[in-house]
Amino acid sequence: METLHELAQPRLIGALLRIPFQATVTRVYEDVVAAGYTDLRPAHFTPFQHLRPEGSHITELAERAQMTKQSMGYLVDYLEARGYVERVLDPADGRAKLVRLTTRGRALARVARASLERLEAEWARRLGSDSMAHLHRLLEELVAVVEQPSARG
Amino acid sequence: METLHELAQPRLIGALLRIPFQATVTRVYEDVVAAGYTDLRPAHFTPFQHLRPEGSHITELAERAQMTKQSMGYLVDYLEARGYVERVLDPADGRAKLVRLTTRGRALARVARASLERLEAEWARRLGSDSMAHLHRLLEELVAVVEQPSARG
DNA sequence: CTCTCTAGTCAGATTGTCTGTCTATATAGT
DNA sequence: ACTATATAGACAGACAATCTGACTAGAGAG
Repeated sequence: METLHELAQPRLIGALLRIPFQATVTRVYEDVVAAGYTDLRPAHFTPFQHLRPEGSHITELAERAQMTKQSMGYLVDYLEARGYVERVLDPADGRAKLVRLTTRGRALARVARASLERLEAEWARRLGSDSMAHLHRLLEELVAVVEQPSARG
Repeated sequence: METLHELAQPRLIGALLRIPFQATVTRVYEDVVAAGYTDLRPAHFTPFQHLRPEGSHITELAERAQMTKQSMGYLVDYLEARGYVERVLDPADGRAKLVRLTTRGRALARVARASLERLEAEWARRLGSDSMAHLHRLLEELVAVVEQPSARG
C-alpha cells in the first residue's frame, strides 16, 4: 500500500531499530499471555530485563531502565503481589532491599527467553542464518559502543 | 560493575535491539529539547514516526503505532494545539481527515532526522564505518522480513 | 435505499509515570 | 565517637498516556 514511498524514503536508524524491537516486544507478550500469564502487561517486563541473577536494588533497576525509583517501585509492587519477585533485606546494606525472582518469576523468564529464541530462529530462517548470525554479532558490538560512555562527536 | 555477569550471560535479541533503540530515543529527545522544542515529551514523537508525507488518517497512524485510534487522537490533539500538525478534510473520503505536518512540524522533523544521522555517524566512527554500513543493511533486510507477514515457524 | 462497515470523536476509567517529601541507614571528615 | 552529607526506599499526590465503550456521520455493497 505504501511501498513506493517507503522505497523512495530510506529509513533512518531509529526506525530500523524500532521496528524489529517492537516485533520482539509484541511476540514475547503474545507468547507469555498464551502460556497463561494473563495478569501481566508490557510494562511489567521492564524489571525482568534488568534484574541480575543475585537480585538487584530498586534504585539500580530504575537507573538501568531510565525511570524514577518510584515508578520502578510501582512495577515491582505489582510483580511482588502476584508472586513473580520478592524483596529481601540486603545483608550488605541496612537501607537496601534486593529484588529477586521467585520460582514463578524464573518460570516466566524461561518462557520469555524461549519466545525470543524462537523469534530469532524464525528470522534466521527467513534472512539466512549467516546474515542473522552476522547481524547478531554486529548488534553485540553496537551495544558495547552504546554502553561505553564517550564524548559526543 | 556487572561486567562478569554480562559476559557470562549472552544477551538475547530483545536486549540487543532494545539498548541501541533506547539510545536513539534518548538522543533525539535530548537534541529536540536542546533545539528549543520544550513542549514535547517522548510520546509525542509517535505520530511523526508514522506520518506519510501526503498526510495520514488517525486510524492508519494508530494501526501503524499499534495503539487505539483514541490514544493516537489524543497525541495528535496535543501536537495540533501546539502547531506541529494540522487536520484537513480528506477530499477523497467525507468521514476522514488527513493529519499533515505544518511548517513547524517539518522543521521539527528535520531536527530529529539530523539528530539520528549524527548518532549513526558517531556509531560508525566507533564501530567502523564498514561495520556500521553492514549493520544498517542487515537491519533493512530484517525490517523487510518483519514487515512481511508469514506463518509462524 | 437499506444494511453494514469504517473514520473519527466523546466520555470515563485505569495504568504508568512523575515531583516532592520523608525516614532510616551508610559513609566521609573531623 | 560525632556530625554532616549522601543514598535506599517508601508514602502521597498529580499528571500523562493509555484503554474500553458508546456514539455520529459518511462510504460502499446489495
